[in-house]
Amino acid sequence: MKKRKIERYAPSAIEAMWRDEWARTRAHETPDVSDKPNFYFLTMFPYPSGDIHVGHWYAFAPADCAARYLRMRGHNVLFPMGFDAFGINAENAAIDRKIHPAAWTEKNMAHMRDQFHRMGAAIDWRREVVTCYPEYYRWNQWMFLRLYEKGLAYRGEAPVNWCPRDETVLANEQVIAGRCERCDTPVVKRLMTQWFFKITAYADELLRFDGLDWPERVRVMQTNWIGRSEGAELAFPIEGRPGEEIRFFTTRPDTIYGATFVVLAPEHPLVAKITAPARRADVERYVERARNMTEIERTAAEREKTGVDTGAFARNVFTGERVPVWVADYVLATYGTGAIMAVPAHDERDFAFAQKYGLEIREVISPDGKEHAALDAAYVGEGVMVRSGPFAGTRSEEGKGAVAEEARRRGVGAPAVTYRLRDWLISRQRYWGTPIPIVYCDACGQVPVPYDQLPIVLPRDVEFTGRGGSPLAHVASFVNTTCPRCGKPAKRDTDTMDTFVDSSWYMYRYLDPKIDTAFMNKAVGRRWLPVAQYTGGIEHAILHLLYMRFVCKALRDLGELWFDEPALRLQNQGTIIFGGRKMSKSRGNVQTPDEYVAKYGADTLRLFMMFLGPWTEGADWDASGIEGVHRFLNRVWTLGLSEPGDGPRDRAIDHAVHHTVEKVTEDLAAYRFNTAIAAMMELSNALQHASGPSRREGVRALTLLLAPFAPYLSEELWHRWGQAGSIHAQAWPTFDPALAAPEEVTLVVQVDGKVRDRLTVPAGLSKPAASDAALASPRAKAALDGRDVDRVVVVPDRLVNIVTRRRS
RNA sequence: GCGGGAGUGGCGGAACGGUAGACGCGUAAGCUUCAGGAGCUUAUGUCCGCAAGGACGUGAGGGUUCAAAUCCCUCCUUCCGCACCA
Repeated sequence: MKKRKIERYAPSAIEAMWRDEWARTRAHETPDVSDKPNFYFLTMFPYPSGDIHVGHWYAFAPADCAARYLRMRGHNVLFPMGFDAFGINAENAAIDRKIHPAAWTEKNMAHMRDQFHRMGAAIDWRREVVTCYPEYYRWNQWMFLRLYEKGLAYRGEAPVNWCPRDETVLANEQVIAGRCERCDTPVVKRLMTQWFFKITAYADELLRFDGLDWPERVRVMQTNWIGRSEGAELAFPIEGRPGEEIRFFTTRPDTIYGATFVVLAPEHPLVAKITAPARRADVERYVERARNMTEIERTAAEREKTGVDTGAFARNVFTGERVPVWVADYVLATYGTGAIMAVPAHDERDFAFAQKYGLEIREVISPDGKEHAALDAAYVGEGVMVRSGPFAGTRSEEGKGAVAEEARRRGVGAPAVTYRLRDWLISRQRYWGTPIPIVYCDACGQVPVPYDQLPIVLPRDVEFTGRGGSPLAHVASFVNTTCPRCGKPAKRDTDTMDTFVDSSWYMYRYLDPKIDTAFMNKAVGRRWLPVAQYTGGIEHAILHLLYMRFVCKALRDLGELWFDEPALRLQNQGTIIFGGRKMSKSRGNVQTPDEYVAKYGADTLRLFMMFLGPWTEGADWDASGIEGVHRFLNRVWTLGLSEPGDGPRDRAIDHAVHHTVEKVTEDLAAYRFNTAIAAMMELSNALQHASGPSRREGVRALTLLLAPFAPYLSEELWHRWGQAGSIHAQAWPTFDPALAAPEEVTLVVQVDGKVRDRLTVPAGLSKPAASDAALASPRAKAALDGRDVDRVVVVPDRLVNIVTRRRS
């Protein structure tokens, strides 16, 4: 092969040049109508924290590669990007550094857009969505009002999660192990009046994932989060208080004859009403103490149970007995009705509580059908009902329904279903979010702001002190308004919406972010929706992905959408760990990609992010291997610019090329970027030792395969070869199955499962021929010495295993 | 505690029940270069052996099978989710 001085691979110059060229030719703009089928490829948009860090690259570079691949496969791919731009970090920056959240956010977005450009991401920026702009959040307000009209947005008092550090309430989903999702501060419960979205109305539908290609893991997590339980809701009357009753939910109505006491959560409204005067001081002290505990303290699993007797009694309507009513914080105010019937014989928690306080433990479910005097531990399994009046002798499985029906007949209960899922608390006592479009009027009460007065714009001049309450409450010009109904002075709601509201519908806004007559351009939406592929971090398995599904279904029922699920296919990438923790600005362990981009080029870093391992697994960040992929790109560069030389067609090389096309195609379709890159590396190694037409075609195919991974390098080579147009507009290479199959294979010869020889034989050798070849192997013969052949197992094109027995 | 992943060379990781360790990092030797860097070639699981070759080897132990990293059982470690949900 002729040696010729080849220009060095200089990524920075190449990448800058093509970046400009692609901008000039609007290469990344996607039309809504084309002769190709539309494909909406969505990836979760970032919070504008200031930098596209290595963790972001891990999410976006492979997603961009997948979107580019689908383009080459003949799809008209929409790959938009935007910013989830409201949120508490901007506000904290304002408090700490006296920068207005809007200015801080704008500065960060400008930098991050530039970083996206340098990455080479094929984003259609005409469609950018920024959630903190009034043009966007007015549609949050519109959606709120539509949900309000339907009864799906309501204001109510409930024990809510309060983060003392962020000084705001949090949704259940934002409390991780009793701590604030954002700042890790232990959360406390507070009774507050707040706005909720009625996600529980969709609990059953959210449990169905029909037609969705979503990871099992996410479906399981959402299913568990929703937590559907079947049982009965029953009520015991309160002694001496006609008309008052304690309602509770149970999954074990069959154990009702063992309900020897009742327990209320400390927050239960009946506690104050029914407590006997003599017990009042103790009960109040207990309730007060529970109120001041963090959720972590209250729910510590190993903690000894505590409680106090209210001195009041309820009547077990099945046994007819009076049973004491206790207050204990092991009963959760937020689940079921906030009260339980305690069946100590058949519930571990009730058992521990009854033992500690000397309450009666009465067996009513017997595993063997016999009555036992005392129990060492709660028996929670199924069995036969005993000491259960007319139900004695009934199997517990049947007893559940029978007792519930009997309760219905007597008017003291009914079969019921309860969910762990709570309604979505959307009020936040923060500034940097969407104002809630409600006005409070002394005369008219709670009044929705009319649609034609939207958006309610966030006032710019606000004092950021970081101290108590909603910042908007201190802005007189914002708070004071007139009632839309009666025109008298009134006050605005001063809370803002949870930012997960913003991200629950942004995929619709991308289609036409400028439209000002609707939240979405439906004509465009009909061409793209629902999303064909969604990618993003597994950390959003519950939060964002559940809200997004709920909002889709709610908008559907409002007549605004025509499909049941927002995204048909979901692919989660794993997490990039650095210093033992997820990489994020707020954790202060961010690694910047910029130095690697400067030193090796964006193509190298893109490839490296994808080469770290399986995308779904995440990785510990360690850049020490980046040289390897850089060397590979250097080799491709050299291959691309060197003369292939003369020579005959090389069947082995042709096979390698077609096999690699097949392998990379399969891997990309399944998001196996790491093995696709390994296959391309193998091909480049093989091509270096080839010449002639096989090499020429191989280099061309390799460069096309590489195009979605390394868009700059491949475009430059394409251009230098004098090819017309962009490589990214070319069709994905195809393979000939006949050539992709090998001509010769290595046949492993085993004797009793141990490898004794390797034979190179033509592919497709028949079983008898393979068997004969193996038996003729001198090494196999040597291993067979002194033994008889029992049988021969042949796996065509793979191996021959000669099974022996001792010569008799 | 419950549910779900995952344990493979010095490292990241490959392996339809059929050649364990592809590809890459690192390391070593050699070539090339004025030099720095880079590039190229070869070797590189462990042990025994001068070699040919052999034995062992996928967290531990058992099982199924002609054949197990892969399937089954028990256990250990680790990651993730849920965590007093009645």
